[in-house]
Amino acid sequence: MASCRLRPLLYHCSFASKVCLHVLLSPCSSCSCPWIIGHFERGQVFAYGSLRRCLGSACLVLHLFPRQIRHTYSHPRTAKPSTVKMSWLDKARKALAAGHVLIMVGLCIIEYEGRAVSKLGEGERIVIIKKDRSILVHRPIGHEPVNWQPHRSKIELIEENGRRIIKASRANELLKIVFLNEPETYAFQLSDDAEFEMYASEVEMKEAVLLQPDLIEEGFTPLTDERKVGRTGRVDIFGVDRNGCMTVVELKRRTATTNDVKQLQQYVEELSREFGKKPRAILAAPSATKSAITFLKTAKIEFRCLTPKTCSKIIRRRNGLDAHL
Amino acid sequence: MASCRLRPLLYHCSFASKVCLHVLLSPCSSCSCPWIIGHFERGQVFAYGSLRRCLGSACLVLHLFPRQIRHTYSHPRTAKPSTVKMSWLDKARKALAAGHVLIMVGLCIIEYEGRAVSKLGEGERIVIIKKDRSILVHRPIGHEPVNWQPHRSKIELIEENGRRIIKASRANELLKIVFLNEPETYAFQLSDDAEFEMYASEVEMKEAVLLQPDLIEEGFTPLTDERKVGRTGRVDIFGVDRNGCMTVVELKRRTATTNDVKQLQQYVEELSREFGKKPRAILAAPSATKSAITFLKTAKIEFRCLTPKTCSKIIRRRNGLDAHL
DNA sequence: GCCTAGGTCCCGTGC
DNA sequence: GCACGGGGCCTAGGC
Repeated sequence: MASCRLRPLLYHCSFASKVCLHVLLSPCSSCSCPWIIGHFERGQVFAYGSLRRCLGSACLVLHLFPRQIRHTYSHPRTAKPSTVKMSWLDKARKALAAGHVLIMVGLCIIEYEGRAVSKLGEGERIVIIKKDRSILVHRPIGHEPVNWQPHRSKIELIEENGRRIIKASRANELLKIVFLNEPETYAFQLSDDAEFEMYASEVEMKEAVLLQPDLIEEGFTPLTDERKVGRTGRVDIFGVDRNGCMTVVELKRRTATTNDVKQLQQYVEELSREFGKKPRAILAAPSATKSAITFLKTAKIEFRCLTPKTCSKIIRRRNGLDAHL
Repeated sequence: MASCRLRPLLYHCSFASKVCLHVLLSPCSSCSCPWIIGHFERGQVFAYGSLRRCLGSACLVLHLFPRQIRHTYSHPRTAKPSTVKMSWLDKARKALAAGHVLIMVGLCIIEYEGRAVSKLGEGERIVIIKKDRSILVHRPIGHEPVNWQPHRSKIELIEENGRRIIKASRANELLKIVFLNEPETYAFQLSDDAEFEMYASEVEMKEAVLLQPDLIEEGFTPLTDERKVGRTGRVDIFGVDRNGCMTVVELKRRTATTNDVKQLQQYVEELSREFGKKPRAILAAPSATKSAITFLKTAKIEFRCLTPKTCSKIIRRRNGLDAHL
């Protein structure tokens, strides 16, 4: 029952060519793989996509541009594609079941009830339902989605009194989107296996300090990272300075705040209780707010300017050296 | 120079009708309003949209479904629309300039450099550019955008060696998206003026306690909200108990953590210094983690179970009563 | 502009 | 499963 992987698009509208192609997803009659038929401008019907599992063909059309069609196939199908009429509901459900990403744009009202409650009256929004059944509602402005549901939510598509409704639910959380008209609906089979690489994070700062401890201070020797302090806290780096004095380092990738200083101060107090001796405490961050600096002084916590980018460079330089050895 | 408002769609692909319409936005020659031409399946050219400012017509086609077209208009235009060839670049730029929301779907690589640095290799993603020039890049899975730029970023659309590139920049932040093919591109003129109403927030909890202080304790009298503590902190509610004893209340809409307790403890210490007398401290939240409860005991901070929904109901009941008075 | 605190935060990690 | 802390957090509100 494994399905053929067809990528990337099912409902297709070419922006560049001024020719539109509306492509339907239909189940293949020979196996359970989805296949694609396309209505082209002159009424001709083409089938695109991988039919590997049906026919042993290895052809895969990635992007359907009318003038760049390289592989076409007339699928042996009894039902005439042009007579197939699928409702919004059927298409959207099939697309979801096939693991496509759905984008819907239309006039809707939205209700949410869960950890909080929200209501949003009529307006035109973009709704995205992803492969992992996360759902996002975006208004025409603003970085953040106005409503959402994280992955693994239960997605229900409903038609009720002619209205298209999406219900996305998780434990004690319900999101309901009611479209007042049929939304513009697009489905995409998207393939994205690339690894997201992130540099200059707090983790890299720690790695850099462990590799090159004099970033903190000459003679500093890290002993452990992430040492537990008290019942729940933990310091980023625990070590000794050149005089063998216990030293804790807290790293921040962004401007340090009073809260950061207070937290470190707490750790100092708890470590003092644990060891009967006050440790040195160093806050390493690219900068600190004014009030944080004041607090640093009163709490006798030292500050070391350290930017995540510097640390990232050190890591990469070291990795480069390692590669040459 | 005011432009006609055309809503909601410019590049349109009907999902329901199995017929696609590729619609171009072009400037009107008589005035500065944008107008729309559509290429229909039989090669006929229609113009849709409000031409109010040109002709005094009040017609506005909101949704272009081929079988539901109610208003068509042959625009008196010398250049033949079918000969107008606009590149992806021109169309996307025009759409942005016109305040439309752009959605692009395609194979791309992404680089970010700013507060951190990130790289993402080839993969198919959804890019949304909103009216406020915020930009989001969504992978096929995951609630959160993999890359983004918040509102008011500078958006540049570029074609270089046949590749479509988006650069979104803010102070010291650059996001670069390179499409390896022409992305599927859709533009929508979205209208969304609805007010987002949120209930059961921490703000509502505070309002409820101010309205009905015995939610905290019988005899509790709030004096001020958001009182400053020390140099930087502030407590949610500052008041006195039935015995006139200074009492501070910290509200949390979610399970209280050790951090929340520690923060409140800090406030208690600072208020003790300020007044020479230790205040009572009450943490009001729907629940608390185990270790938070332990900390509450050692810090002699009291706990009051209070859920945001209860508070929200109280507010609404009160508002209902107010309406009847 | 800086800074603080909230968020339906989400998400990873460690226990 | 709970709990804790990071995040390019974003965003709103105060000063």
